[in-house]
Amino acid sequence: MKPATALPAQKKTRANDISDSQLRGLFGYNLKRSFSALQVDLLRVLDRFDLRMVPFSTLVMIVENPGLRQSQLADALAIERPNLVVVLDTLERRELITRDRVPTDRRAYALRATLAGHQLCEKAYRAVQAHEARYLNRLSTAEREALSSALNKIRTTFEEAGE
Amino acid sequence: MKPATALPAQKKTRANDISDSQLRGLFGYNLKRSFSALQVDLLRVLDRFDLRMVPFSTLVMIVENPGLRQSQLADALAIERPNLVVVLDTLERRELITRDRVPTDRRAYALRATLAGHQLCEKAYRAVQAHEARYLNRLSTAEREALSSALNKIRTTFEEAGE
DNA sequence: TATTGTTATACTCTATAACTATA
DNA sequence: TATAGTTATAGAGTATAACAATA
Repeated sequence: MKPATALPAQKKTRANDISDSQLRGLFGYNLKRSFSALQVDLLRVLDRFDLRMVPFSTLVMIVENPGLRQSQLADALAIERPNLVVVLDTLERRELITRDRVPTDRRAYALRATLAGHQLCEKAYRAVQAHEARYLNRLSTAEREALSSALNKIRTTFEEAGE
Repeated sequence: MKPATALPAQKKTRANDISDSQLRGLFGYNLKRSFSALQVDLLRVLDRFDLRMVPFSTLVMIVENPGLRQSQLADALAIERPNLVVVLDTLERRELITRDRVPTDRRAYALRATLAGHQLCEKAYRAVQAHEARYLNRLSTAEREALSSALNKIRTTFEEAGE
């Protein structure tokens, strides 16, 4: 179909011809670079609400699961309990969540979002959806589904294999 | 319709019905979780060669681009120059690369891999490919292409937008 | 004056051991 | 003895300012 000799239309990416075809051949490398680039933008969006990725995820999970315990939350978010504590401390100090003792188990706390927490979560979530639309709009429906499916397969390949 | 007596319930890990459909609705969250899970396995693979992700990428790039300068390399890998210095220090101390003065510009160093560097790179790269095959085998050709295309679109959406 | 490589530093994210108070 | 939450800490990864040598 294409003549092999007649395509000088190389992407004039950077100054000297530095090739990274070896690294580009690794999906893991592309995944890292894509996520890093995405994260820069996402962090800027969340910064408007004084949130970072883990506090945002934490708030969303508490709103969706009122009464959740810290250990359940840490497990669901795949973060360590000690790291969650400081996140919850900050969210509680900002009066976005409450920690209530569980009557049936006085070791545990039931996590709930305050009214302010619900409102901030709603606004931040919509902003994140707008951020996502920036690149999702460039993907076809088939591509989105393939991406979603592929990400889930990658995740389960390694997560369920007993880390 | 099973008798409730026989089975001691499911695994304790999925104990109460905690939903994360809100977060799962965000591609960025799935991307992060997938990459994190993949990274755990990848780091274990690289650890056999006493390499981390950045040193591995660095070595691959130097092997593919002999004579590369540090600033070019940092740019290609999207890492900061100061952080690259310590990576190169370690690779040089292990005698995997050399730093030679550029005659035409005595400020710069030309980076080259030693024989040992080439050999380690070759072995590590093959091990990483085997790691990749673990999840790529579960993806159809269409899924791989969609994943690759989608990752590139995500990357260019944010990388070219002037970070 | 600008650029290359460098040093020092700081901030985020993540991981682990060990403690307390309950169960 | 085991579990929920906590404290303290250490290790990576990443980001910026400022410097010396060179262009």
